[in-house]
Amino acid sequence: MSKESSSRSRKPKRGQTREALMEAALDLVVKKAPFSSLSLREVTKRAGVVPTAFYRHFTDMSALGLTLLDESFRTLRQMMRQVRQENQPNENMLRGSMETYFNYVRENRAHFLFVAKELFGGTPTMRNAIRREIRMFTNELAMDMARFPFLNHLSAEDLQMMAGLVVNNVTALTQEMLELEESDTFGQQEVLGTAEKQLRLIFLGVGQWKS
Amino acid sequence: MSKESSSRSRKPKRGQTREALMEAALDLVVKKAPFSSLSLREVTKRAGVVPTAFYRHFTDMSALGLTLLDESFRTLRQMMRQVRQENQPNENMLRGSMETYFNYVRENRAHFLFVAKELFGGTPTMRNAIRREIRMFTNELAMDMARFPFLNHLSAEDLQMMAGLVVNNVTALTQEMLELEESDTFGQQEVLGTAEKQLRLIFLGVGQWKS
DNA sequence: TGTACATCAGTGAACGCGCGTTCACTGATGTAC
DNA sequence: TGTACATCAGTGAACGCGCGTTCACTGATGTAC
Repeated sequence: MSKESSSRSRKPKRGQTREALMEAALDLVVKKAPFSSLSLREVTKRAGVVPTAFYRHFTDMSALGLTLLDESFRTLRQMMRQVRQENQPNENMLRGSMETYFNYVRENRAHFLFVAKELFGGTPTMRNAIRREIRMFTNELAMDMARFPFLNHLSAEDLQMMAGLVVNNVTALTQEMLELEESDTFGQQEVLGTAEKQLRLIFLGVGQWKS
Repeated sequence: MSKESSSRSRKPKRGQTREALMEAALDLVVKKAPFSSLSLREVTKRAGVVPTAFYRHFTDMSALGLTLLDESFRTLRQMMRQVRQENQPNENMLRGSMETYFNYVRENRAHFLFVAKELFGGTPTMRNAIRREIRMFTNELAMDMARFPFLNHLSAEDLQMMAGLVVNNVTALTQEMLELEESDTFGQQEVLGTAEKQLRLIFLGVGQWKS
């Protein structure tokens, strides 16, 4: 048909390789091992470039890791903001929030797997970065709860404790979800159902607290 | 003083090396990296034997890992049984159980760190073994709860869900505890306090459930 | 109790392999005039 | 629009290193008589 234009053996395309490297790393995390055990050479091999090309984009593997972490949390924060806006405090709030959240987990499986595996297996830098983000979510949830009329008699400390309980539990359920096969929709529905019940139970307790 | 007896350059001592290898691996997990990233050679080096001596005791690193896992859970199960025997269902039960449990975590830091890091970073075999143990704890807790008079109107499914909530949360708090410095007794007390409050909150909810 | 021999646990040399990183290179793209 | 040149992104050879694993060995311990 048309001429070969310009793409032969060399294919620069400006920043395309950088994304290929990130995608390759995520791929390998999903189907193989924690990020910390990936080698620079296997990442470049999967990305289809020579090992030395790596250094044009990242100083070393841990720089790639921190970039992936950044990317993971940037979109997650967006989603959380959306969940909070869309869901007014009514009786369907819990169900709706959990559905949105777990859909997001399913659609971003690779990123969540990456984060889950680094939460314990990563370098101290990585672990601290992740824990900081989780603490941030907890704080925001505590602030949201403080705005509910029926909760504004609770101390800041108690709200923090309650938000922590919710976040701990959702984190654990997320990990459970990630262990399921992508095709196991039944299992996924079950986790979602459990999540909703557990949150309802927590808020039942919250309603009774200190009264 | 006495003669050199028999210990010179060779020091067999029957099964002593095996334990030295296990201890060396735990040591390295505590101060360095997840078990899955340890090399056979660094484990033997730390144990003070030549790399090939390893094969006299384990077929490969993953066999060592499974043995460590076994050891970790064997003592943990003992402790849990003890907690359940010692604590009659009264108002101090939660506090007492949590104190015993977290003391145990502190005294067996290396084993818990090992398990925590493998829960996500390990091989599928390892992860499944850990999840099976956790599920077992959840089942036992659900059975314990079923024996409480004020809870025996709840369905088995609901009890399971509630036990899951407790276990998820204690797991998360354990991981939080493990991130603290061993010397940070203030932080440890804080986690313990949070744990007690969160469990009280959960049981407040449980008391209200479905009534 | 003493001797002969089998078993067992640790040794040390050697292997091929994948690793991270260096270097000088090459060709495509972007920029100045 | 065309040419000259700088910059940039990917290449390929080479390095020294730690890895898992093999092998034949050696000396200590346990067992039979």
